Amino acid sequence: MTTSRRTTLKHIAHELGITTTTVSCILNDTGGKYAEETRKKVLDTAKRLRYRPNALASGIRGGKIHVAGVMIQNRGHFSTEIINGIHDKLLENQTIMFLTWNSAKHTKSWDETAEQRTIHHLIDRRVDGIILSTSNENFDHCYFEEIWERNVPLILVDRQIPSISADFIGTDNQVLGALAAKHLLDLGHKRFLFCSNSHVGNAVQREEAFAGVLSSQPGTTFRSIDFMATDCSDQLRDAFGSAATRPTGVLCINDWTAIEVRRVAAAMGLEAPRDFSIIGSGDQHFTDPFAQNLTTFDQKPYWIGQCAAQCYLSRVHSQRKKGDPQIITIKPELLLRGSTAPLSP
Amino acid sequence: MTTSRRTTLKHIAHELGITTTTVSCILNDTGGKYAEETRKKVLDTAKRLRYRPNALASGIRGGKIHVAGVMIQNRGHFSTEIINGIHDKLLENQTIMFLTWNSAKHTKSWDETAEQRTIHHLIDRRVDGIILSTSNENFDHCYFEEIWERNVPLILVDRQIPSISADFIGTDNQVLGALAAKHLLDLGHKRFLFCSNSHVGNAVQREEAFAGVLSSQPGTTFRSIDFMATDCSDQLRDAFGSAATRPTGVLCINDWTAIEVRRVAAAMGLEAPRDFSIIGSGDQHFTDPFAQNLTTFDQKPYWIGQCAAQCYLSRVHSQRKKGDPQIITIKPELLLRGSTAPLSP
DNA sequence: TTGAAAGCGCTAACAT
DNA sequence: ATGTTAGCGCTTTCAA
Repeated sequence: MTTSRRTTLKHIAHELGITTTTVSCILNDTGGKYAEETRKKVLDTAKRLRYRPNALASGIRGGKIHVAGVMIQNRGHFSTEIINGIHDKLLENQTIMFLTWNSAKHTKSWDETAEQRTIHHLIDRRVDGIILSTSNENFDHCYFEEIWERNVPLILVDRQIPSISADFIGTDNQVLGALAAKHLLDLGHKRFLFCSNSHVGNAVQREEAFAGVLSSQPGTTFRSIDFMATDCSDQLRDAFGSAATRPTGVLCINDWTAIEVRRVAAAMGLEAPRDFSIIGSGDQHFTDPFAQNLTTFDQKPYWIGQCAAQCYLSRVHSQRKKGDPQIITIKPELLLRGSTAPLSP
Repeated sequence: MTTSRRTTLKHIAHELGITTTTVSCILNDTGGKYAEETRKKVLDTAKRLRYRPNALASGIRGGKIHVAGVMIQNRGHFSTEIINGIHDKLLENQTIMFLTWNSAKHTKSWDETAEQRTIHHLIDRRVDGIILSTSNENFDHCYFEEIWERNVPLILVDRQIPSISADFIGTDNQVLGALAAKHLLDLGHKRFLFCSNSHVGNAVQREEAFAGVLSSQPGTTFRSIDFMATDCSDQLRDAFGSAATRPTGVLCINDWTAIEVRRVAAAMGLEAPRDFSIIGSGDQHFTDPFAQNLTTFDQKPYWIGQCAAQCYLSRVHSQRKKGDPQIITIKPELLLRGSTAPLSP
């Protein structure tokens, strides 16, 4: 079919009347001493024939293929930046990545098995390791076992899976919760609300840290609402209903939730920062009007990505034994954009 | 070294006292008739041993590996959406992608050879084809030749390379220029400006279309500024300097340029839409204040990505002959966000 | 209905 | 300083 077969070691060897071994060793600088003349001939011919090694063939022999499998949630600017960080660090180390999302953004054809099939794509192509940001902390463990049994290094990003002992790089939720609490307290707020959209680890930790700092302050009240609840809008309207008890210091698990809260509040005639102060997280660069002046946390996603890739590389190359997982947390930075203000008297 | 060798066809065959051929044929449903009993035993054993095929080994035999190489410019939300489109369409077809940017976002270690080295990464891993958004329309052709000679299908996205006869999917610049002109004319503007940041094909085509529509209207003036010019700020200040001749209808090649224009104008006390109307392009979701109410074009990047992947797939699978490049243009949509207004009297 | 054998491109151990 | 050989995991004739 193909008229022009791609040039292989054999072609070069044949052309020069030598062995593929010789050619291989010279091109890879392995195996020591070869005549300068031979070396030159080989290099010249390789260049002339535009030889390019076949990484599949070397990979098949059990070596590393210098490819990482990356599977990540599709969450806008935040995950894009994580990917950028991973990409740049990997490429510095001659490694490229299979990138897959664990959900299709616009296509609805994403059934429950799709995530698992994607993992299989990665395994079948024999990636050296996998960097993963899970969509669901509690889903079926069976394909983690698949990864685990194969001794494929697994690095988790942003979302930890409690039952899996793998390396993890994510946001320092203690710091995040504490910074938010401190900022709102400094502005004079007394009644606080924490809004999450699911009961994931990040939410639990942030709520604990947030509430923890608040509880040390006399005269404060705290309440939390989970947007996964079916009656969350009711809860929110209830919380905002009475001016006397209305929370004025609100921390949200992410920018989506913050926007949603502002939308519900707006429908009640309440707006930030006039009537309440609100903080999101993730710096998602939304075009939604309610996101424009939203004070939020920069979770340093690019840096998270870099750390994840660094961790990946050290796992893949040094083959640290599993069982000593490395946990790295990155301190977030509060970005003051204008949705918080001193408590109006 | 590794205690647990991954299970291969040989393991299954050995366990059952049959040949790898049989196992292979049964698992792949090739080669016709096998006893139902054998078939069942093979499938059961494969599942029990968690067999997964080695795509490297099949790939080495010259077949497709169902992997696309994707190299794309790092341009925020716009390219992220293109990638999403590509990803979803590819995955529907059991294909995954190597994703690489042709520039590092934050790292400065990006010399001129890096882009070429990245192409080599893709070629060495024997991708079935390449989807490429170039950083530079005029750069060295040598690695296109490398791709070309290998009969690797090449699909260009967003930026065309005039000298290469490859498939191309991008924005319909005629429509974009015309829509912008029409919108601004409807608002009563008479003096127009087009700002680009380099002399790429997209800029040339949009300027032509924009100016073309304007020229059919009596009493209009047109001027263009290239932000690649060293004295571009001077030119801009010059253009905005006199109230009598100041352009009030401005089209920019992208949102970056639009923001830059607004910044310079702001320094002169001019703001949109009060003193002039301005349109960007790309809907980049910037957090910059000057981007907040910026009227811009949605270039449908997700759809561009889907089309690119579709085109890729048809190339890779049907092996259409090269030499009949397919050019697909996607119509952009004007997003009215508030940086344009009727000409004030 | 199943098996034997060759080969994809490359590498590594072991000669010479 | 260079060559021989075997084998990675799989597929593909061709034979039994």
